[in-house]
Order: sequence, then structure tokens, then C-alpha cells
Amino acid sequence: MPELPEIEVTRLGLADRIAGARIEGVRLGKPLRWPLGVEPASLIGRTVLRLRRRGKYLLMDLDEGLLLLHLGMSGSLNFGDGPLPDPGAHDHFDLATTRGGLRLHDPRRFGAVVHAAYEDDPVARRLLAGLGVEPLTDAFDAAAFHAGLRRRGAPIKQVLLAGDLVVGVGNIYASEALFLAGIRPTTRASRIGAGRAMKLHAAIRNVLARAVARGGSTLRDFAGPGGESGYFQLEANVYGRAGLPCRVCGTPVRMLRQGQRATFYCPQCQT
DNA sequence: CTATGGACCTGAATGC
DNA sequence: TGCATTCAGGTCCATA
Repeated sequence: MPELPEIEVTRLGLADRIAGARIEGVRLGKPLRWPLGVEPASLIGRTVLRLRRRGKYLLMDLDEGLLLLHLGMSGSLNFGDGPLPDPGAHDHFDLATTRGGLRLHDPRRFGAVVHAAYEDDPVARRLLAGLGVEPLTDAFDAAAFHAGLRRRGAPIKQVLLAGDLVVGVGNIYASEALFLAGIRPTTRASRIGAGRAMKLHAAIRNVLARAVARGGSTLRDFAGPGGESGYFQLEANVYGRAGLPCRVCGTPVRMLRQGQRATFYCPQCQT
């Protein structure tokens, strides 16, 4: 479910509530994508220092080591005061803390919780080393982005999704950013000129920042850590709107498949 | 190195 | 109603 905005909304709702919490209990459910990497009991007594985000990963710094959390396609985190309720079939990781209970719910189990001794250790590097630049920071430079695009012959939609140039742009926001930039998703990245690269750079920042401000997109089941819905889907221009009129020009929105993923675009506005 | 297709897993929606 | 097929917000891995 989650792309960068949903992860960031989760982080914003959770960071202040969990900072300073001491871990008192750990429960694992069914296996996630990767094993935790340590005995769950070894986390007891650790203190949560802060919660950061890198791409679609949440990094939970502890007084010793850190946890890397990924929500995959269907994951969400919930945090509540008081003891954790009895776990359901899809609750696969619980932390009981002095500040409340944190629970990872993930029906498809493409998510993960992995322990690393430190941020540069091999376990963490394997997950984080290949990630591209953070789009909502100054490190996301338009000229460098254009230079990166020029080296790629794949369709621009798939280059955005790959996440090795810029992180956090998933299937919804890739279609939305390309709409805002007026670029066809099938265009080879290497054929995008400087002017359109600048537009796309701005569109990515714009769409992601607006989505964070709206609380993310709730399509099926996304909710923030306190259960709140997101509202960005209400202002999506093309995602999930195949056959409906483009909000700008009225032309029916089209859907196509790129690398097994649905892509939406307006054949009139995007050239 | 880049690009592509399949894999992982479950539930909901759709089609016959 | 029942059963098979398709689809879903990610990303890793093997293969060309």
C-alpha cells in the first residue's frame, strides 16, 4: 500500500510517541520477507531513540543497533496506548513498550523488520545501499536528475519505479508525477530533454509533498499509526481513473501495463 | 552495466 | 452459489 508519502505520514504520526520508549516485549507472527536477524528477546530493554525514513524504509534507532521496517505492498503500523490487543492472523510484529504498543499488520507479508547492529553494517547496507536520492531534500538536484535519466533507455515510468535514481516514487505517484509534467509514461528516459526533466523533477517533489500534507492515499486499507485515512486519492488526476475524463482536458484517461504494473495517463495532456 | 519477467503471499473483486 | 481468474500501494533475483 505504501509509497513514500504513506511511509512519511506513518513516521510523522509515530516518531514523537515512540521516542524514548523502552522495549518490554517482542512478538513475532508469521515470517515476513526476511528474518529479524536477532533473537526477539535480545531487544528487550532497548530504548527507541528516534524514527527516521530512508526511501520506503523506516529506521528505528535504538540505544544499541536499529530496526529497519518495510511495509511492502500491504503493511501498516499501528500504535496505541496500553497493552496490545490479541493479535489477528496478519499481525506479524509487535513491540510492547513503556509508551504503548506498536504493531505491524501485513496480510501479504512482503514487508520486513530487520535488525542491524549499526547503519553501515552489511545487513543494512544490503537493503539501503542501492537506493537513489531522497526527493524531498536538497540532495534531489534537477541537473543531476536529468543526467541520470540520460543514462537510461527504459521507459520513464519504470525508471522512476526502479528507485535507484530517486526513491519513494511508487506506482500511484509515478503516474501522477508524469501527468503533472506532461510526459508519456512510455517515453524512454534518455530522450527526455533538460526542460522536461526540470518539469518532472518539480512534479515529483510537488506530488509527494502534497500527498504527505493530505495524509497519503487510502485506496484499500492504508491508515496512519492512529488509524487515520489519507485523502490524496481524492485529487489523483489519473491513477485509477481509466475511462474517466481527464480533469484538465476531458479526454478519457487510458490505462496500460508496464512491467506488470498498471500505468494511467492522459493521451492529450501527456506527449 | 542495463532491461525484462517471474517470484514472493493473501484477500477482494470480477467473470462464467 | 461456487469456482477460477485477475488484480493490488514493492522489490529482489535470475536470465538475456
